[in-house]
Amino acid sequence: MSKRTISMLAKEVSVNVETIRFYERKGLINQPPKPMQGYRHYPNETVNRIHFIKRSQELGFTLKEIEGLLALNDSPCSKVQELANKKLIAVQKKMADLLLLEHALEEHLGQCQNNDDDSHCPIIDSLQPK
Amino acid sequence: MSKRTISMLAKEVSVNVETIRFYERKGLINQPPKPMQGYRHYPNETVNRIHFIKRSQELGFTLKEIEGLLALNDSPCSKVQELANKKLIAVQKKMADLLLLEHALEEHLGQCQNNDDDSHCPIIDSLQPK
DNA sequence: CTTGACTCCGTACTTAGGTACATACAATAC
DNA sequence: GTATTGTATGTACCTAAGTACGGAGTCAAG
Repeated sequence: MSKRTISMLAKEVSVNVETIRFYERKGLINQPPKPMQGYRHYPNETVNRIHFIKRSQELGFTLKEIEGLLALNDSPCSKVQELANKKLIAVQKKMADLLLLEHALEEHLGQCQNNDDDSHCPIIDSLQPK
Repeated sequence: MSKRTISMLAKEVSVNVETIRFYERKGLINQPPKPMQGYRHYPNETVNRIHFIKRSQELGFTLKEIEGLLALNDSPCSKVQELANKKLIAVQKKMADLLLLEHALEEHLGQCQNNDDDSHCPIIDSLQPK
C-alpha cells in the first residue's frame, strides 16, 4: 500500500532519482514491472538493496565489487572473506603510498621553511631537471 | 642536431606518443612548429617539461595543478608553498579516511575468524539491513 | 480543465588521464 | 620502386559513478 514511487524511494534512501535509474541500468537493483496504468512502485526489498549498496560503498567497495558481493549472498563465508581481504590489502597499499607522498611533501615544504628568498622557490627548483 | 621526432621524445621520457599529443592539446607543453617539409622535432626544453610534469605527478599533483605550478615558475615561494601545503593536507585527510576504512574491514574480517559456519557470513549479515 | 509536478525512456555529458583509430602523407629499408 | 614504419590530425573511446536533458506521458490540485 506504500505505493512507493521512484522519487519517494530516492528520498527514503537519500539518493538521486537518476542514481536509482543508473543502478537499474547496471542491474544492481531490479526494476519493478510497470503497471498497465500509472507509475512503477518499489518494494521494501529495493530499499534494503540500496542500503546494502551504500554500506558496501562506505567500506570502499566499487559498484562492480558490490555486484559480486550481491551475487555472493549465499556463498561460503570464505569467499566473502577473500574479497574483503583483497580490499584490506589494497587499502593498506594505498596508505603506504600516501605515506611516502606525505614525507616527500613535508621534506619539500621543510626546504621552503629554511628559505629566505621568497622570490625563489626550492620546490620549483627540485622539480626542475638537473 | 638531435632532430628529435615525437617517438624519439616519447622513448626518451618513457611516455606514449599519444600522451605527448595529449599534453600538447592540454597546453602543458607547446607543440613545435611543423617544418615545411618533414616531421616536427622537439627541443630539449620539452624533455625537461615532461620530466617536470612527471615528477610533479609523483608528488600527487594533478595535471590541472601542474598547469598552475608551471605558471608559478617565477612566483614567490610562498605561493608554491601554499599549493604544496594544500596538497599535504589533502593527503593526510585521505590517509585518515583510509585508516578508518582499514579498521572497519579488519573488524569485519575478525568476525569471520570467529565464525564456525562457513555457509553463513557475518560480513554479508552486517551489510544486510537490520 | 488546465497547470505544475512527477515519471518514463533514451541518450549525452561530466572528470581525469590518457588510449585508440582512421586517414593521409612522409621517410626509411630493401 | 615498393613495402614497411613513422608522423599529423581529428575524433572517438575508456573507466567510475553518476548527473543532466529532452520529449512524451501521467497524476493531483485548484
